[in-house]
Amino acid sequence: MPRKRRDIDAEGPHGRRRRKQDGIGEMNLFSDIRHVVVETLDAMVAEGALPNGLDYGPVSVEPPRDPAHGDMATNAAMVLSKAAGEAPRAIAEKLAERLSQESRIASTEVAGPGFLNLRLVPGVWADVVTEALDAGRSFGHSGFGAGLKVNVEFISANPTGPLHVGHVRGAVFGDALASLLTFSGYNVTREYYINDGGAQVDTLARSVYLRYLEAHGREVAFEEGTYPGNYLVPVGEALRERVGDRYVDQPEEVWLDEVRTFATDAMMEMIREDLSALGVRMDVFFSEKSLYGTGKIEAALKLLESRGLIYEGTLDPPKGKALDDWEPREQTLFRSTSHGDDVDRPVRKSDGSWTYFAPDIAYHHDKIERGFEELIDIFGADHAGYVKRMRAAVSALSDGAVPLDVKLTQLVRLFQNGEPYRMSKRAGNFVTLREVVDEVGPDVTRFHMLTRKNDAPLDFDFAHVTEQSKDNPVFYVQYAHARVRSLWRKAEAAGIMSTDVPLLEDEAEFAVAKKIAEWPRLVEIAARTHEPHRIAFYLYDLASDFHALWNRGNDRPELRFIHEDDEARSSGKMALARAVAVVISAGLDILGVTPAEEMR
RNA sequence: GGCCCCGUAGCUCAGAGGAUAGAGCAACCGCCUCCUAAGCGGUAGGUCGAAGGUUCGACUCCUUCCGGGGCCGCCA
Repeated sequence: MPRKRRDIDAEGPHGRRRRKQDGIGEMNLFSDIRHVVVETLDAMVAEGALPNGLDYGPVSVEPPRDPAHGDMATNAAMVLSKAAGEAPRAIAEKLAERLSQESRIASTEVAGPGFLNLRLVPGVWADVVTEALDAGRSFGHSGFGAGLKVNVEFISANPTGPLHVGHVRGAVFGDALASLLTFSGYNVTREYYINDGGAQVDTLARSVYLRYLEAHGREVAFEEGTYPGNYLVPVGEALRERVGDRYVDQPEEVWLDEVRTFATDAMMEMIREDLSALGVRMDVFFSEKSLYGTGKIEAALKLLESRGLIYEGTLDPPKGKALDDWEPREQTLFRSTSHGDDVDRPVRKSDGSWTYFAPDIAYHHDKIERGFEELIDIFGADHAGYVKRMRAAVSALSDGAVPLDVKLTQLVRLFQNGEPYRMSKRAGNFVTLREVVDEVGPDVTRFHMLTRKNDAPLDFDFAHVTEQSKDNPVFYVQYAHARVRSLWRKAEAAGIMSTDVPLLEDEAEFAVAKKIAEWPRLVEIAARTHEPHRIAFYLYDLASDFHALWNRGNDRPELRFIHEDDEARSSGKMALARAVAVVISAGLDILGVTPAEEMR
């Protein structure tokens, strides 16, 4: 039985994981200083300045909104005030006095309702830059995930045609989230669920059969309920090459099984290629069909039954929609309402066959059986209605031990220069993933898909996303990286040997170093909230700060990074620039975007 | 009817329960014949949809309502 996630959280922000990290060096300056604050609070308790049994969970150390307030602020005095039976500012004063003894803390200030603002000694920021350079792309990597086995299931499109633009967002989101979690110390499996067990793969088989007949020179008509897309033409031809005319003029029962398998394999091959073009690689493709005839569905339902959650019953007709053909029928139901769903859900139809939900339950049961301690499903927003029942199923199957987070990706609206993009007829009435990737490339596609939070709709303008101007965030971030690489090449050409000793001299430079210091914290927040878009937004901010630094050199050459007559100075400035590149590179790596060496 | 998502500057959107709510675009005002690069700098712009509630503290959490979108089935 997987250990309960709640036990971890009950200690406050990852108390157990915190301890695990002690002694291995903490790159996250904020959790580092928080640790100092907590230790100081402990010391105050030991001296009797604070009562025993305080809950440090809500104590935070974070960057203040206004830089004028200092480098970090803690709410410790405010959140402990009630339990300590003392005014927040009084606690803050006492805490401030002790904290100001810390070597890294330059000054403290009690402010507002009881904030304690901290200013760190300047050397801390240079150390951050050095750490980033030493750690390279692993800077910001953490033990936060504590090796937790997590399964990220995404895309899971029906194997009946090419992936379309709607899948792109889910694919990019899922892949980036998986990378983010890996980066944060989780043990991640990327998984694709192949819906190859339902009626739609029969439809696919029949459609391919029609293309097969066509390949034999027959005239065929694509009736309602078949897939007319041209992408099946080569599949029909390949089938002809494989079986010749053996299936021509044969009844369905002769060819259906083989054609279905053949067609599904061909579709999955195409889907893999599409994913590959986008830079997505799955660890596991899980076949729905593999659940049938193996007792897995029965076993999952039996488990639910043993918990009293399966019964025979009749549902009320769905409301708000006129259903002429509705008649109440008895069927086998899962009591999902006892795990947070709104109505109980059928798992077996009145004719005795499974509903689609039954294999979904078995599939998630299988994930739990494989030892995953945390599950993440990524659905398109049109599947929002299934969230509660899946959560109910996982909750019931794991007895509440395995959390399931379902992330929804909203629609993508395509434009060409501000005009709604015209659908291509080539592959049916939708724009394919391949068209998008072929048009703008995987890097641009991926980055842009993450410039919105997953549950906000996203506009994708083919003209705009490839535009090379500062209005385009993809370009803007790439450009910052390219500028550093350019500097680097120039420094090398000038014979300037890089050292890892940063030279920070003014506020703008410190600001960049401070932004770099936030990276590990940002990664942790993004990982915790399952929101990779935060990475993209952060990179944009960092790039912006860097560009500002660079631009100063236009009017004031003495502020440029490289001074050929002063190697030590150049090297010190380059350290900061290189650290920016390290973080951008690490961030883009998580997003699956290649950092540009130069802009062309 | 019910459920889910969304509602933040003119527009597109960020925003771990913290202080005076941010960015980009657009607008307005300057600067730029630089080669460090496909511009740079600045100003203005807000009752965070509304009303209650919880809290020392709410854009954030809860309830209700309004508005926009999506979904609902023995379909997949």
